[in-house]
Amino acid sequence: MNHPSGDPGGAPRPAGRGASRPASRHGTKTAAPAHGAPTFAPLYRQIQALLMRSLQEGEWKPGEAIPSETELAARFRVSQGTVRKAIDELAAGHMLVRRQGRGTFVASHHEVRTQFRFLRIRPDEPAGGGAYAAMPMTSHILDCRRLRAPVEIARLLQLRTGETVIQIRRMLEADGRPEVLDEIWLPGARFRGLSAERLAAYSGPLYGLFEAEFGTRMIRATERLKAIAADAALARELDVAPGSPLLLVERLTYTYEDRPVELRRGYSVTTNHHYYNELI
Amino acid sequence: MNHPSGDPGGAPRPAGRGASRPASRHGTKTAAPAHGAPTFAPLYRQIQALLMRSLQEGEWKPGEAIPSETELAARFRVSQGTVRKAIDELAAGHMLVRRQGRGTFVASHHEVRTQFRFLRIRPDEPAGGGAYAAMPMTSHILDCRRLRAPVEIARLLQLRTGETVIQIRRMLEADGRPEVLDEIWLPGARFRGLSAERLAAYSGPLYGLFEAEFGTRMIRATERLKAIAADAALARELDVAPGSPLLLVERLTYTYEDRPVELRRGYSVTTNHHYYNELI
DNA sequence: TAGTGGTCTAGACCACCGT
DNA sequence: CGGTGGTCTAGACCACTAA
Repeated sequence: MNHPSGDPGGAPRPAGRGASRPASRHGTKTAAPAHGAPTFAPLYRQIQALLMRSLQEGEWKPGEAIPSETELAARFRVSQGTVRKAIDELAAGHMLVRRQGRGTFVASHHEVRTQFRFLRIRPDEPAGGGAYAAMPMTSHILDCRRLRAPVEIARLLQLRTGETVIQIRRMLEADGRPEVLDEIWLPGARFRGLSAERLAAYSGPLYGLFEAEFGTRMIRATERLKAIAADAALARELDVAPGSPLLLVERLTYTYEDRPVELRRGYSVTTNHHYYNELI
Repeated sequence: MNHPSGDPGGAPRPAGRGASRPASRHGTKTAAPAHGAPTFAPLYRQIQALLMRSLQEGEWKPGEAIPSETELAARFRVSQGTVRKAIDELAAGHMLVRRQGRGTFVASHHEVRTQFRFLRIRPDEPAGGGAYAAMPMTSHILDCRRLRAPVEIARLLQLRTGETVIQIRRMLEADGRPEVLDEIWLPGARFRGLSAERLAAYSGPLYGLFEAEFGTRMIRATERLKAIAADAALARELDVAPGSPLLLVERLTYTYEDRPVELRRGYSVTTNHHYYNELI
């Protein structure tokens, strides 16, 4: 079937005109996969995939506006409602940001609204009796080294053992007290040229730097939390007694295509702050 | 304005007929609140609110089907698309569950799909090399007492100090090893008749019991995590050395109307498991 | 086969934003 | 004021489920 069923006796749409056009109306039956039932791919998901591809390829950069819904509808030769549904889901996944009256924009880690999307550490009592919010902390880079990936790191980042990785260590402080020791691992190839100087020169969220300077946008992350005892080194750096309980937050961060591109281990003294989570 | 703008010269809809009918088409300007800009309440949100009220009042019980979209559209005198959008958001918030070809159902903590919605504890390695999943643990009730609410408990549950609360303590074990000690606080008035015997007799998720026997459905929860050192009592019960690091998960669970109705403190030995979270 | 949710379209109007 | 996203409608057809 090649035309919309609801199409009121209209003239057939001209084909081609250089616009990429999804396979058919009303979705497409993809070939039945080896396991499981055949899947149905609705039109709006195909549009979604096309938009995702444009985002990945950098057709629109973080912070920029994408074309209006009307324009996109014309480009893909679908109704505005279909484009709308595609954008809706991308906006729900924080890939895009809608702003009424202005347009739809590529999400960016520079913007305040999404700045601390991945930060779950909160002070136990909100400062100044105000609303609970992300904790204001200052960051100090301890070191930034290039080395061969240990087995465990390579496995998690889906690299070959021995490939070069970058290790960053930094301390997050609040009120001059050390709160979190972060140990960050990055694939060397993707972050060529990253150095301690460059990190020190940059103020703002790390993910903003990655996005602006290395074209790598962090999309989602998974975290595993454990309580551990501080060993001698950690105890010294965090200024606690050896054996003190620490909250270990291990985060794997993913870019497009579900590629893991950052491993982060945060060691946290949770006497004055906590990890906050909402279950919905 | 009283009629849909797109209404093609149609006859005016009969008014009344016993159906509750939202204020107007195309949303309603609510009176400007004291602080902030005037709010706009679209029709579908009004429908949403009406559906929520029916859920709260128990017009449809957990597990039951609600009327079809067509029926609801007729009842509220709006288009199916508007009902659809209302349901969409409720389904996203796990209030309802859509099942294609069957209908839309009131979510229940008895169903497998939502059974472990609030359980974030996972084994470090999935059992049998399978996919990662919630950890299978067996529960033992240690005690269930009725007492006057301590200040802190009362504050969190929004009760008056000294009001009667129920305290449940239970141990979760995996492979016969103690893993999590749970201390659960409930408002006595809402859970009248809850006893250790009744808890022991019931197998299945606690929230299923609360929903079926006390008409209290848990909707959402917030959690605060800290790493703490095991005191003598905890160490004994969890079979670890005093001072061992434990993961403390403090959960506040809410029913309808954003009323907190459960406080839960879980003390966890995270040597073989962890707390899992997805950041999106 | 009937009924339910899911997709798609076309068109109108509204709220919001910048100029 | 024009343009953008946001809401609402009406109607057609598709996919899925159960009888």
